[in-house]
Amino acid sequence: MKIKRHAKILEILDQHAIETQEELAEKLKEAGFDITQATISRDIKEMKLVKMMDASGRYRYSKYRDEAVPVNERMMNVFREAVTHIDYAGNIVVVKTLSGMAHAAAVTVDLTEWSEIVGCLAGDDTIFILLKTEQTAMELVSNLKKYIK
Amino acid sequence: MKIKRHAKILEILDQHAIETQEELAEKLKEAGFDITQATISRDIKEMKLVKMMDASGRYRYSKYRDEAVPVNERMMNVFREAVTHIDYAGNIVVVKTLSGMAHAAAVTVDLTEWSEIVGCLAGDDTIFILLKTEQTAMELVSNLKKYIK
DNA sequence: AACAAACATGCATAATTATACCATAGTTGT
DNA sequence: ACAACTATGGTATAATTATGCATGTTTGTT
Repeated sequence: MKIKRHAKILEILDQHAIETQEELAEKLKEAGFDITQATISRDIKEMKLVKMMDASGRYRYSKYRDEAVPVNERMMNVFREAVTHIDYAGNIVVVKTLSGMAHAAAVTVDLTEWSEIVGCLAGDDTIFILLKTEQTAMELVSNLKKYIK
Repeated sequence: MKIKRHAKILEILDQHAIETQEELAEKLKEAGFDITQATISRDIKEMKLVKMMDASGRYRYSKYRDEAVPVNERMMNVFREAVTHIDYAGNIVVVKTLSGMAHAAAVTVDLTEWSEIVGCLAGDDTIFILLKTEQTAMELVSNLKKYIK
């Protein structure tokens, strides 16, 4: 049910200016989902939705507009095969790979054209990716994690 | 002081994982800005900052990554000269211009390459811009308002 | 099927955030 | 200089959101 509810939430946010979680709960109830504000709070966290001021000066929940890292088929394959762990510290993202695979994985990272990536260095089983800010490092981790395991 | 504080806030958000407004208030105090959580709340609204789950599963304040509408010199000029009012209803943005100027302004909108813009129709002093969703209509209004008056 | 483990969600409430109201300081026009 | 605005921001508190705990539900395993 959670999946369907999440889909419905996106639909509702696109169609109505939702200012509070209670309001969203209302709409969901109208749509036949019987849930409480607590669940909405968890959904919002999980779905990475955000509350921000809109053009009319009021608050509004909306999708976070994610600047996705452009990935290609090769990168997806290499990551699925070779990457074991991804994390970051400050503005550096650290990618751990199976032994000897770091170089191959790093090449695919180099090939992306994400302007926030300053540079990328591979050892035997570790890659350091230098980003412009911690904020973007966090986003890169979030993006890359989709492709591992 | 507000301007400087806002700049400092952006700097802090890039350097630290800030989970609450109180935490941000702390950092600002360390930096010599003597303010309270209430002010932060107002700043966050005004600056359109958002709280969302980060890669580690915790909350974090960050900039909203805005997909800016690509504007050119001509558009900025036309808007400054001719556009009097911008608003939206549902997924349609309505731009009011001085009499007879709508066409000129609409042409510059047509020339932007924002994929969310479905189409654009001009009368004598009014333009209708059709967007894909209300959400993007809201964002377009927010973006265009920077260029009028 | 029986059970364990993982997941989902309500309830109550703690934690956090937004804002009404007020005071003060800065600006503007006369 | 002075009144009238406007902008800023604190205080107190209302409003909203997050979450610990308990319970029910689903999933996977033997």
